[in-house]
Amino acid sequence: MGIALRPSQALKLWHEVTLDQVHDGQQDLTARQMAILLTVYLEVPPHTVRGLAKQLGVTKPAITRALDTMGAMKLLTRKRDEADKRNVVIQRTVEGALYLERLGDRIVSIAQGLHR
Amino acid sequence: MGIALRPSQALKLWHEVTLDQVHDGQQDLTARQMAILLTVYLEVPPHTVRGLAKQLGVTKPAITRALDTMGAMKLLTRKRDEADKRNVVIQRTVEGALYLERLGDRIVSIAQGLHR
DNA sequence: CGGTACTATATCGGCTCCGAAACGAATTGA
DNA sequence: TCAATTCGTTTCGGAGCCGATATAGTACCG
Repeated sequence: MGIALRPSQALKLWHEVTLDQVHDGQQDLTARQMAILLTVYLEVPPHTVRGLAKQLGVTKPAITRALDTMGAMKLLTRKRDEADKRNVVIQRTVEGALYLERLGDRIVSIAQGLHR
Repeated sequence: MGIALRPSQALKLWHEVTLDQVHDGQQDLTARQMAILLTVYLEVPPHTVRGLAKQLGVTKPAITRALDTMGAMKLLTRKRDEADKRNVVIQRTVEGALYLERLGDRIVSIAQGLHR
């Protein structure tokens, strides 16, 4: 089980994807922001500020600020939890799903091109 | 030919590696810095500020500053080109090689753990 | 009711990065 | 020889993210 990958291939994959990201030049996400985005889209809901802060091992204000930034990019949205109004639930958006879909396809495409 | 990888696996791989990087908490590199570092270590020398700027599609000051930062981390060094003293050649270091070796191993390990 | 605990957010300096422009040093070429 | 070009760096003002701390709103509990 698992994807067979040698270190040199792993680094080459990482290199090309990163290069692609930089070369595009547009707005790129911080490692933290990317971690948050992927967590929201890949792990089971609901997601809260507190939960994300704990999982990433950073402070809650850091999460709030990252949500501000990515919210402005429409990569995700916030909604107050009606059951417990102290909580905020982070939700997915169409734009965010598209963003990650493109990222996934790009990684797959680059992995496909790795030969030896 | 090529590494077989589905989009969901690619995103999961990206997610876990990014999460690992964030969770470590130490200083993480910018996408640009990572792109520079990987280019220097994976592509054939010599590497110059001008060449890196062109390849990444960013300005030369951006390269200079990234080299300052990663130089302070001892991930690479600069040396004046004796043949043409206007040029600066970017060179690899033991620390940089170790850093990337660890990164490669981590990616391999995570890819290994991807099952379905 | 009143206090305590918990949520997320706002605020505060500090740090790093950014692009554009200006700069000094080295090389080239007429 | 000396003006023009090339190279990397420095400077400048601006923008973003950081952690620590303080704040406002909500829930719980005696």
